[in-house]
Amino acid sequence: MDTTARLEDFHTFFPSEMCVSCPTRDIALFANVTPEDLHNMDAPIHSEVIEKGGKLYGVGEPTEYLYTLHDGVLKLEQELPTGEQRIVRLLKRGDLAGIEAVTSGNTYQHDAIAMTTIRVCKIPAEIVLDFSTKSLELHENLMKKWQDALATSDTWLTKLSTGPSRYRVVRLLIWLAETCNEDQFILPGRKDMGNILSVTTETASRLIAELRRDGLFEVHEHGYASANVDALKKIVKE
Amino acid sequence: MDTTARLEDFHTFFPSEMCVSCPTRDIALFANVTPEDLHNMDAPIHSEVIEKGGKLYGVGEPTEYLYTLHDGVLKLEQELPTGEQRIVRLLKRGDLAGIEAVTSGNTYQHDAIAMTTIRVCKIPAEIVLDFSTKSLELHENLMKKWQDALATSDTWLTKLSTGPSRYRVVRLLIWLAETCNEDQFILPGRKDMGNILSVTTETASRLIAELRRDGLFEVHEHGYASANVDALKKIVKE
DNA sequence: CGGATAATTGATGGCTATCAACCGGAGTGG
DNA sequence: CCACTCCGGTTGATAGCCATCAATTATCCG
Repeated sequence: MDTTARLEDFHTFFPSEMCVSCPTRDIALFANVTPEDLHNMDAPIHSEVIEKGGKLYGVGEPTEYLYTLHDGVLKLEQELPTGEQRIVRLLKRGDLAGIEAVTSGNTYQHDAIAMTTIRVCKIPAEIVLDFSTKSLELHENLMKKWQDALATSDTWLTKLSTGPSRYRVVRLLIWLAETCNEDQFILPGRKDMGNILSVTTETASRLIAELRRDGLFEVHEHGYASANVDALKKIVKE
Repeated sequence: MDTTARLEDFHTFFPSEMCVSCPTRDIALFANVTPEDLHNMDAPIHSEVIEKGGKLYGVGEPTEYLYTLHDGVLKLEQELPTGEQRIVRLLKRGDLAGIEAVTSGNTYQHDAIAMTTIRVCKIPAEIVLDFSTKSLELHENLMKKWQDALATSDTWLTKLSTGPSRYRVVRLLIWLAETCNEDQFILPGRKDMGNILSVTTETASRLIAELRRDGLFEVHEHGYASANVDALKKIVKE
């Protein structure tokens, strides 16, 4: 597969046209923003599709856009000087990628890479900068997005980076199942799991295989899986 | 020592009176906020001192206040169902504690405990909520504080929770030295180090002792230490 | 000085990284 | 169509790191 970003223009529009009927809007950045305010945001917004493995943006690039994720899973990762990769967040429908673009004069802090085919809205940072003081709703939504991101980071520090690897894998499965809002969720590859949990791919593989043998979760086609969350919670005493 | 919070009222004032001459203002939440805007915030602000070991706020309490840290070190920690404690952030002069108070209807996500005697300004959340849309400067500062917190979380995930414990300890020392802006920094106790790095107190102690024997850093009185940052960076290849 | 708490050090076992081999599916080219 | 390669997942063997348990020393404070 072509590993460079394959950006495919999907549609270009103005907020007043499409955002009002966007199926993701109720959970996304422009939730509750009044049609009048949307109408006043007269900058073009692109909807884009990126194939699995493609890069949305990279560390150090200037932050010109925010991205609302409509579909798929996006990973944010950083590389250490020692060469290891670490995934610091997984974004799903409604989440905001590149939120650091709303503070002036910045660069992206992560490599944003599609773990599945994703669909995003590419929002010029200046729109959000301008209107976050003009639209009370946008301002509140932005705060919520910051808080969500931070709360998730805290969860990752406490639940996914602490304790024996068995617990970490179990907690990851619980987290994936619960943040997905459906009975099936996307199961990351073993390498990605390792980079989320700070364990090796072999360890992740062994533990996943073991949990599967114990009937605590199932793997389906196309990378989907479903878990017995209650049983998993007993393991980690939640 | 009394482990419950020892809150000692220091001074009560209104933003217009004291904030303009606050020595922490240039790096704190009200940096660049115009005197007029400060004047309009007519809610009382308390300055408080909390002794080492005291609690500023706890998990689950309603978020009525934000705190600007003027002096000392404050840890934010969370407890796992398994009983382990995890420190998810260390706050120093200019940092904002309880930032989650700016989104409505919330509770604190951490226990905030003083690692040294600290001095804070207790700011009613409603002031910030009101004025974050009215004062452009406050709005920008708030975004910056969110971003700082998130960037720190990312650093902790990548540098302090990944790799062998020796690297983690070294990276923690580098981080402490570099975020302190002075030649000496507060060295956390071994137990706290363990809860930052997800290692045991014994492991933290062994590695610290070893680095000290190797002359890579020195411990002074009152919990201060200084490090040979360049030498430490070579160890972790930075 | 005595008591409590923190730091240090030692001995040991278990967990997990590492190295290695093997399997299976997807894609490719003969 | 089949052989081949590549890549991700799985499994095994081993070594080494680190948690655990335990004991000793240091430090702080009344």
